[in-house]
Amino acid sequence: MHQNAHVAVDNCIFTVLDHKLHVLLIQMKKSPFDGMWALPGGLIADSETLDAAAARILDEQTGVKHVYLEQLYTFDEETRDPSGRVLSVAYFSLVPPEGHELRTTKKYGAVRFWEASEPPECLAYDHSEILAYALQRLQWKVQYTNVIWSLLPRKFTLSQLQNAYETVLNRALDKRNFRKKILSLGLVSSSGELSKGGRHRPAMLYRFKTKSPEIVGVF
Amino acid sequence: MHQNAHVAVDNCIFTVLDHKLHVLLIQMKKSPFDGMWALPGGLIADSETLDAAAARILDEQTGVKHVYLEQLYTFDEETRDPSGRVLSVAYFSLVPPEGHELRTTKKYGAVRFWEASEPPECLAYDHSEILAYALQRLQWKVQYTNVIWSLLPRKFTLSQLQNAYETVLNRALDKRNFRKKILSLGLVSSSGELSKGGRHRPAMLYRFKTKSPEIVGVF
DNA sequence: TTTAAATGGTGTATTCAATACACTAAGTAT
DNA sequence: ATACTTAGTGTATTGAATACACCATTTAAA
Repeated sequence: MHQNAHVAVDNCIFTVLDHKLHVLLIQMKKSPFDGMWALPGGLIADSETLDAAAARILDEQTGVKHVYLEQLYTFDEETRDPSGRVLSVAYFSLVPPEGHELRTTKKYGAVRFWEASEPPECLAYDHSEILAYALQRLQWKVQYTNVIWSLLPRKFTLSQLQNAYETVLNRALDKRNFRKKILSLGLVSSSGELSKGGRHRPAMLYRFKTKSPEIVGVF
Repeated sequence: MHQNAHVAVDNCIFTVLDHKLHVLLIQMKKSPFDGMWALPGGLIADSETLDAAAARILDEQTGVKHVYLEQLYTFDEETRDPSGRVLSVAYFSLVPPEGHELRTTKKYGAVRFWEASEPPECLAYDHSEILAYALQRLQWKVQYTNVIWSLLPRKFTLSQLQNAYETVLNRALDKRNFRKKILSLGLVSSSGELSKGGRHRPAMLYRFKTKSPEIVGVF
């Protein structure tokens, strides 16, 4: 009775690349999962909150930092870790596709974004299950809150925003209705600047008015 | 590094009594919380899943059993438990107001439902915070899913159903619009029986067609 | 310099859902 | 019989979601 348990955190980090949803994975080296891919995660340290552990471990293992991590669910399948009983507190986050210097440590073989719809067949531990859960939550969050902002750079075009929504929701949206809706919600404001560099007409750049989490029915 | 942590579960059990939302609390006996009220909860046992621990502890401490417990959030404030570092995995559930035999053990002073809007000023541990979080989730769940069924007996009148919604959402609903909406959602079906015992016209008794969790925009 | 290719940007008509609102019906208790 | 209590019903209005097609502005290539 009342034995201590080990506690780990595991991070599901999503982004949108090339009109497809991606998730950040690292490749394991040590047995029994050598060669397999996994969510970035690890054991918490003494006197470290779960939130802090998630941020520290994410940075250590992938180089991704300064992201808004949200607690997702605590997984405790007896058999989820072959080394004994380890609870996993899962976190998830959305990040912009640019602006990270992905790197990992000697303990891991590689780090990269994988298409979320076609991840490696079998992830280490119970990470396939955690990922499936996170994908559900993500869809929900995007529909009912303003989290989408965290997938985009600070200034973005309405087309980029629509692309982010379409990718996460996995369906096409009507351009005129989309713009009407987004503008009427009042979450974004025009920055006055135009995009440049594309071989096409420049687009107005917008900003999010607020980046704090809010409940708003979007789609 | 990598110290073990103690893991507890705490249950937020809600019901609707007398047109008011209530939460189930137990009274502590032992120091430093003697006399204070708390959510039913305790440490998990060896080789026991979190879900199983939540159900076992709820039954042991309150006599409430056979309820659908849903994991809510994992709390880990360093200072939440004066006896050391204890993670708390919070669960929540909705139960019908009737059909329980509330009882507790020698370890606790009493068990009863408290009005959720006026609980004891200060609950043991960080339970006030957990309760506040659970109330938010409850409001959300009721609006976007069909969980409301778990607040009601197997057969119920549309007025009872409306009362449950009004109580949890804390606002009045129009009777005709309510009935139109509920019937058009197709979640309930008439049982053919009429209520009896009231000193007024009997009402049709309805049943939920399904009691499995579903996402449906309700209000 | 003309043309093709790419994305940016705009308005209206229709459909459906949400809301506001008041009376009659059928029991029970006196 | 009558008063009391809750059950049960329909319509008109408003606002939101949807469906739908063309011209504008830039870059690159001929």
